[in-house]
Amino acid sequence: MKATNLYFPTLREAPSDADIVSHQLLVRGGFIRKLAAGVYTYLPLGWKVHQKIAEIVRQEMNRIGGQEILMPALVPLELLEESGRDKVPVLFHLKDRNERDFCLGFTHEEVIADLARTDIQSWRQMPLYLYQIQTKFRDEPRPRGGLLRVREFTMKDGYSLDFEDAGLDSIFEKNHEAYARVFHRCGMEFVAVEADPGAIGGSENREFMLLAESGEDSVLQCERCGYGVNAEVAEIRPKPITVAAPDSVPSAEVVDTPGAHTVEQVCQFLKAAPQQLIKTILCRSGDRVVAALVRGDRDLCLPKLGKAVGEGLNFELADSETVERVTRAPVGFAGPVGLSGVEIIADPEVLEAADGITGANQPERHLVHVQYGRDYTATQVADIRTAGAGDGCPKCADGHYRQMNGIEVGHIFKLGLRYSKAMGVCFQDETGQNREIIMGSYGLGISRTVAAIIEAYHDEDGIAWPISVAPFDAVAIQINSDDPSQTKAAEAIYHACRSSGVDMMWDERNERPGVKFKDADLIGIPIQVVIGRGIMQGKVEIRLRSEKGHQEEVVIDGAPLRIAEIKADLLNQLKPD
RNA sequence: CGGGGUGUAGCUCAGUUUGGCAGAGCGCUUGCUUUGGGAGCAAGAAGUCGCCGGUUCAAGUCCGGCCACCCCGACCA
Repeated sequence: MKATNLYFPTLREAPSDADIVSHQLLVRGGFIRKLAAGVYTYLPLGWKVHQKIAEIVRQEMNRIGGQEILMPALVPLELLEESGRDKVPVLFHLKDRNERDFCLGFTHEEVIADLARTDIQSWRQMPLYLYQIQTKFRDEPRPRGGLLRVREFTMKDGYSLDFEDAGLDSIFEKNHEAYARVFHRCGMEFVAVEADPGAIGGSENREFMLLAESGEDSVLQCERCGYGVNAEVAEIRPKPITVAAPDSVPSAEVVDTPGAHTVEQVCQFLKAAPQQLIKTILCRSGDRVVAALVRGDRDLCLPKLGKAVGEGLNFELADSETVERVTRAPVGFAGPVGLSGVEIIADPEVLEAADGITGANQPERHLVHVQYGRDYTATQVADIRTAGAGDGCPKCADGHYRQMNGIEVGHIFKLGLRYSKAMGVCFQDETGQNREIIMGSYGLGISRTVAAIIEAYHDEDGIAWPISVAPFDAVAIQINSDDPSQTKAAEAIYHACRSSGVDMMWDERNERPGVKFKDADLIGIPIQVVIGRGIMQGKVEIRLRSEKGHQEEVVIDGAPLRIAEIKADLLNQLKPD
C-alpha cells in the first residue's frame, strides 16, 4: 500500500480523554476513533491488526477441531429467560416494532443450547466444538481505557458439547493449550489462573491474563509450584495462630478520636501501626448482615466472605443506614466489642492482635487494648482477606505468592449441566437413556488483546508490534519523493517484496523526512527500509522498530531478499513450542 | 448509582474571576523555497462557545434545567 492512498490519520497529540498508553497510541496512530463512550470505529490499520489476531485465533481453534459458525447478535429475550440471565445488568435491551423483547448478545450459551436441543439427539453426534468470532455487546457500568473495557467488542466464543465428563475435560485442556499458542504467537506472556466464575457459572474456570504493568487485575502465582490465581479469590495457606494471653494487656478503654474514620486517620491520631487495628466491615447479602473483621492493613475479600459464610452468598458492603442501625454509630466507628445482633466473621490474623484497636460503636470514639477472647469473640474464624505478594500458597507446603498485574483476555468455563438442565438440552446415550448435554464455554477477547499487546510493546515513540500482528510487515521510507532515483529504487523494492509475500507500506508522501520517521515509529511497523542518501552508492538501510540504533546497509537488489529473511526470523521467534 | 472534573476551530488548550468585536499553537488549503527525525516565508479557510430556557441594552462569561465525555469508587460474564 502506498502511504498516499492509505487512510491513517495520525495525530501529533493524543486526545484528552485518553489516559492509558494503548488508548493514546491507538488514537494517535490512526488505528481507532471513538464514536461514543466505549464504542469505537476501527480504521484500516486497526482493523488489519484485529484481523491478524482473529486469524491466529481461528487457526488455533481449527487446530483443536473447532468448527467456525456465526450466531446472531440479536437475541430474543425469552431465550435468556429460560436460563435466568435476562436480568443480567450489562444486557442491552431493545424492542422490535411489535414490542417484542430482544437483547444484544453478550455471550451465547443460550443460543448454542437452543441449537443443540433441536439438532443433537444422539451421543454419536458428539463431541462437538463450535466457535464464532463476533461482536459482543455489554452495557458496562463504566467503559474505560480505550479498547480495554468497551461496550461493543469482538470476542471469540467457543462452546463444547459432550456426552461424558472426560470429553469436557479434554476440550477444556485443549483450549488451554490453544490459548497458550495464540498468546505465544502474539508475542505475549500470560498466566492461567483460577478465578471467580461470575454470572456464567459452572464447576471449574480458568482466566488467561496477559501480563502488563497497567493491567487492572491482580494476579498471584506461586513461585514454587506455579499455581496461579486471581487475587480476588486467592486462598491463603493457613499458618499457626498465637492468640495473645488474656492478661498481658490492660483492660479495654474507650478513647475519643474526633474526626478519625479511616485506618490511616486512626493510626495517626493514636500513633498506632495499622496492624494493630481491627477493621470491622459490615456486609449484607439480602437481609443477612455480618460483621467482617480483618487487620487494619488488609483488605476484605467479599467472594471469600461469601464462601466462608456459606450458601454461595454474594455479599456487598452494607449501606450507611444499615451500618448506623447495627452499630448505633456513623460509618467508621464499628467494632466487634459489644456488637449484637449480627454474626462476626474474623480473619485469623485478627486473633493475633495482642493490643488491638477497634471502633467503639459510638460516634467519634475507638476502643484501645482490645483482645480476642477477653473482650469479644467471633461467630466464625475464616480466611476472608485479600491475598497478596508473600502470602503462603495453599497448593504446596512452602511456596509463596508473587503478585503481577494482568489484563484478562480469556476465560474458559466447564459449564457442565448449568444450561442443559435449565433449557432442556438432552441426548440419548448408548443405553437409550435421555441425559443432559455437558457444555463448556471458552471466551477470548480479540479487541482487548489488541490493547494488551500495545501495553506490552511500546516505547516513547509509539508502538512496536510483534510481526505476527503488525498492520504491515515492513515500511519503505522514501526520504525525498521528488528524487527519481529514490522513487525507482523504492518501487523496485516495493514490488519485489509484495510478490515475495512481504506486506509492505511505501511511504512516498511529499513530507519532511522527520514526519515519515515519526509516523513509521508511531504506527509500529516492525521492519523499516530507508531509501535516502545511500541511493548514490546503490544502497538502502534496513532497521528494526524494536531495536533502536541497529541498522544494516544493503544494496537495492538485495533488499527484498534480506527483508523476507528478517520477516521469517521474526516470525520464527514467535513460533509456539 | 455516589463523589469529583471537563465541554470554545479537525486536535491540544487560553478566554469565564470582574458580562462589551471569537482567540493561540498544531493540523488543513494555495503559492514559493526546503528534503535524514514532526521545515521556512506569504496568503487563506475553518466556530450553533454541548443543548434548552432565564437575567441583561449586551451572555462563551451570570442564573436554572438537561445532555455528553473523563477520573475515583460501586459494579463488571
